Amino acid sequence: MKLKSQINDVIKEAFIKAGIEHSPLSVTEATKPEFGDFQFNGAMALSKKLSKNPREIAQLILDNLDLTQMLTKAEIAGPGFINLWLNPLWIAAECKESLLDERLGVEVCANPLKVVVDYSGPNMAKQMHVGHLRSTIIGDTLANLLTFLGDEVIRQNHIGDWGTQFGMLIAYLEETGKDASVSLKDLEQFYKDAKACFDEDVLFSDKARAYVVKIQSGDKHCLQLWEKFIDISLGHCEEVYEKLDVQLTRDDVRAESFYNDDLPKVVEDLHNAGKLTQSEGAQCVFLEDDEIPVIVQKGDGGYLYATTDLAALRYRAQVLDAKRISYVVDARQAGHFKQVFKVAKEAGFVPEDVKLEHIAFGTMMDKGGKPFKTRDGGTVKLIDLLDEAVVKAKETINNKEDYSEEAIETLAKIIGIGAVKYADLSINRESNYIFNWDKMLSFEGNTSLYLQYAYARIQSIFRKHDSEVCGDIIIGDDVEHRLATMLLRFDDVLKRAAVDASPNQITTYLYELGTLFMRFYEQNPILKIGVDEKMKMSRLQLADLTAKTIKQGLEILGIKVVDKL
RNA sequence: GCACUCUUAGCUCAGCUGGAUAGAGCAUCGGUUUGCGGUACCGAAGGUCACAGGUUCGAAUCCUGUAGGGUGUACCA
Repeated sequence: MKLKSQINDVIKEAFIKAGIEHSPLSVTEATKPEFGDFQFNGAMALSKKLSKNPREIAQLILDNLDLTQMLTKAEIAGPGFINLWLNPLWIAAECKESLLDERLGVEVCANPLKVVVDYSGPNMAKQMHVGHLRSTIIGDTLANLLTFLGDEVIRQNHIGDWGTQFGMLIAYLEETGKDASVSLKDLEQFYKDAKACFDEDVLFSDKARAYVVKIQSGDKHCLQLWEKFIDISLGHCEEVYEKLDVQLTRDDVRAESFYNDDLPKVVEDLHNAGKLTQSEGAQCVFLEDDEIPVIVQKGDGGYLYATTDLAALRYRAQVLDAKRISYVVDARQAGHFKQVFKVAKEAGFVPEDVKLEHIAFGTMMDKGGKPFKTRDGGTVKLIDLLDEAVVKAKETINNKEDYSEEAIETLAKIIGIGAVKYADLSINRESNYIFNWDKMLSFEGNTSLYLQYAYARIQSIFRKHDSEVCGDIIIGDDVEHRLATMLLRFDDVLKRAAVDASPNQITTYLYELGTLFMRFYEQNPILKIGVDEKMKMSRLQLADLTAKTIKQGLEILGIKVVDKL
């Protein structure tokens, strides 16, 4: 059920009949209800090419337009717009079909791709903080979305498990002589203590540096400690993923260290490809129009994150055989990715036909528009933020006496975590966004709670009406017409959101659907006495399809619904 | 300095490949009598789309410049 492309096909047919040898522009949703359901603006664009008056062209298209099936009416307006009305009978039949379909009429994409989605990527030396939130949930949404649309998605969690700070941590672990699992209970504190030692105690800092060398040279004892450390730290991350209801698992982890053995090879291959230049002691790749080189090997022989990223790119393109590789990473890394992608392609690490993209996102700000910090200026731990969300969500639950303690906890998790995720996903990912508890936990406006409420309201209808629902869907009035058309747009919206990697296109759609349903529900009674049986059945089905669409949409965003709020 | 990016209603944000009178939500004001979940719905008011040029039949959207904010800028990731 690709609504737009089906309408485009009808237009295309008219073009052929009319003998216009250009391919038509895509139709767009009408900007206003008076202008129909969709509009075709291509007549104006053709005016020059055909050297004809746009209205004449529009008339020519209109004369050849099939108005017997999907479309029922078309009008020329203004300078040459063609406004299109969908046939209510056709809409009704399509909705019925969607309702009977498990995928709600969303077709699996025609050319599925193997896609790597790289997201979350926490550093193992510290606990996850709010800075990891956006990557984690935007990435997860993208992965869910592409999976739903039929792509073969490979999630990759490129965790930071290598580098000088680990020498420090392991030295401290050894120094304190504590059991690792106990010492690491509060990773943040552990890191701070180790850092303090490192900064103050010369003996300790020397020891830490010695440990770095030891780990890198494969010292068994040190490696064991390191592994233990990573294991526990990763356990912390998994706790967060669990709370966040994100799909990442250990199988998705490809740590930085995974590429260690390949790093010398990367440098060697760049050298063989004639890309390497030594500059100020470092091995660099100079890109033509970029003054700053990509450094792949330091003067002391060490490798850098660009080297690891190149190794990872090659692995993903050649071993995993991905055709689209998406990095969900902070916008501040834009320059880095632009360069690394270019090097990877020029050096032949990644074939030309592989799409490399940096899914950039903006920074999370506090109410005052400043980067999100604790009162004393520290970073906010992600786990604390999520716990706070659950606490705040409890306050929104009415009639608590109706629920058990456990039920309230479950409900609060669904509401609170959903609110945090939805607030983030509903803004254009590239802009910075202001984090606001009150706004995100409100029932009003474009929030998860509004949609969850709409869903619960519909479920309540079906609790009251638990007998069979059958018969046709009938489009009885303008609101039903608009609601049904909106339901049929689901496929288009998801496909578009997948191409642009923009979750907010989904939230915008769901919110519009939600408000449209609320309006429909206000003015068109369903279970009230006196409603014609056929209309009742039809409206029940529209409500059902709305609920299912909201549920599916939120599921892609990683947000749950409940039958009762 | 250079590069990238942003500036839309009092506030928070939409605005897809340029298309009709720029849309929501919050806040403000005013409505909805027997309510299928009113944590809802309807309506009003509120914008020289930062500014100045340009391209176009048509620009919030594309190009150039100006102002203001943000970010990045060679051996951290």
